[in-house]
Amino acid sequence: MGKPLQPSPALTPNSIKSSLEDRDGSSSRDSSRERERDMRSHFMTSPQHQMFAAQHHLDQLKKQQQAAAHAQSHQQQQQSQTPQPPPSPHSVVLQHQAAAAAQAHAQQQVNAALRNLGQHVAPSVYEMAALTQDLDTQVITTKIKEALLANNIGQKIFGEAVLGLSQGSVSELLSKPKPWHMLSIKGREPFIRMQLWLSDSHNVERLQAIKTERRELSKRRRGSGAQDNSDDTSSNSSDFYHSGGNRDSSPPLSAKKQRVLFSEEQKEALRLAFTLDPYPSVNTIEFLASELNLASRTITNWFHNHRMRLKQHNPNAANQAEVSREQPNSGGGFDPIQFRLLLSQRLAGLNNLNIPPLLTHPYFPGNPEIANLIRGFPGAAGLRPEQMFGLDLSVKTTDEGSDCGEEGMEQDGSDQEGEEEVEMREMQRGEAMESARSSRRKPAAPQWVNPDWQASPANAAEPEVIINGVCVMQTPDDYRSNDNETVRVEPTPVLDEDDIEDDRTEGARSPGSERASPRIKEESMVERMKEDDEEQEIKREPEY
DNA sequence: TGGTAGTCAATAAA
DNA sequence: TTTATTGACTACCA
Repeated sequence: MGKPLQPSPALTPNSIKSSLEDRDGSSSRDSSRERERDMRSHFMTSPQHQMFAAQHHLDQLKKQQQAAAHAQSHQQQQQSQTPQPPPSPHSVVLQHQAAAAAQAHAQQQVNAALRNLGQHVAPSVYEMAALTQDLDTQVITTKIKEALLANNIGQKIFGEAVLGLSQGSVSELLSKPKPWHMLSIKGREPFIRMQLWLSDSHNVERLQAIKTERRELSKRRRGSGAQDNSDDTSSNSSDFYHSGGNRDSSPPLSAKKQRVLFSEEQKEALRLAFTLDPYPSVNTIEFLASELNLASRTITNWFHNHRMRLKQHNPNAANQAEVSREQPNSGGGFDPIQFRLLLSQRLAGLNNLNIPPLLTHPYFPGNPEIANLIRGFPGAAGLRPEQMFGLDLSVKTTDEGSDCGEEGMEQDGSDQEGEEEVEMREMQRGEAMESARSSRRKPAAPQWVNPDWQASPANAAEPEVIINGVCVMQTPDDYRSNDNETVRVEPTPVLDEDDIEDDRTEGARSPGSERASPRIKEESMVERMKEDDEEQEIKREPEY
């Protein structure tokens, strides 16, 4: 068009970077980029993509023309406004040099723009990710896994060479691919790269070559007595498909804080806290941090990660977290006292304390929801208030008794099913805000947090059995076989006179309806605990 | 400030 | 040795 073209505004930093790298004239880079471009073209053969690309190309051309015209007029305007100093012999030379430099720069711009135009015919991965309306991530990852397995290629080498990602990220992408519509453009890029790789007829050969190269390099290093890192991501030649793959800008390893290893008790506490409030306030985070002897930042990270991973596993459950966020009191919010009590039950369960079940907790005579919740934990009964407070959760168990505890909770015959399956079903019912792998125990809180969840049509279709006050999803066969052994126990709170009086004044309430948010006054509760402890007045319900 | 999304990398498990 | 898990982190957004 005879005018210097401005770089496309739609270009990503990566594509700009690739243009700059092209200018360096690196032959290996050029050849690999050509290969990638070929694959992109191949990928873009579908009518849908071609249509998008053509439209996009037209748009970009228009924008570039406008930008070029604007830049030229702006330059002329500046020249006319700038006062020109009288020329000197020296300045004339400088002017010539500047003119030559400007001309070279302009030529470079043209070249870059032409290259950019070429890239619009075969768009960047970013653009492809942005323009592709739908892609079956499950199918892609299945194909990738098959290809890697068949050719004995590891996730590590595939991730580094093809996707520009670490092994852990590749593992997550391949084993738990998110649906396309749930991915951001950035998140879609790896799948585009996978698709490109699949459409490359020499994909496996190239990776095998990289593998061989790495192996030889490793041997050489070992032979020379150098430390074998075996993690030679610095080998640029390995970075076949990933133009933006160098991570020079990443912070040094020392900058990353060493990860904390949570004890089972700490995990249990965090899970419990999450069921009570998936979006804890700053106060709650600080409370948990001091309670668990962890940094606030660590608590925050855990909640972030847990929300994200729960969402990844089961969007429905994550939606319920959102609901409880919008209605903080519907799920009971976070009450430190309640948390401590419930946690003591859970820990008792973890430690497999063989204490007879108490079906109505004496410390919560006026609170059927909490009493109901506590029933879920066999170790609840018999614990004195002093046993429930001051828990040292920072101490990790040495006998791995927690695992035994978790196993011990699994008495409902659900071993016959896959653990994962059972848990996914739990979460689908919306009764669990727990992570898919974290707990085999039925999370108790959602039973009363939001009774509507149980009443949903999807849930109503599923048979359920009450064990220790905890709803346990079972198959119809399980249900039949256990029917005779299981007694459904309805919550029957023990009311003292005050409570009865309160109930009279407030009117009758159905459990778990308006009273879905029990807020317990600490002082009165402790007093009540003492009284009840002294009186040892335990009202027992039918045992089973 | 605090949320999400994506990722790294240490560690555990297979 | 490879793969899965998960705490920590960055980037970006409202």
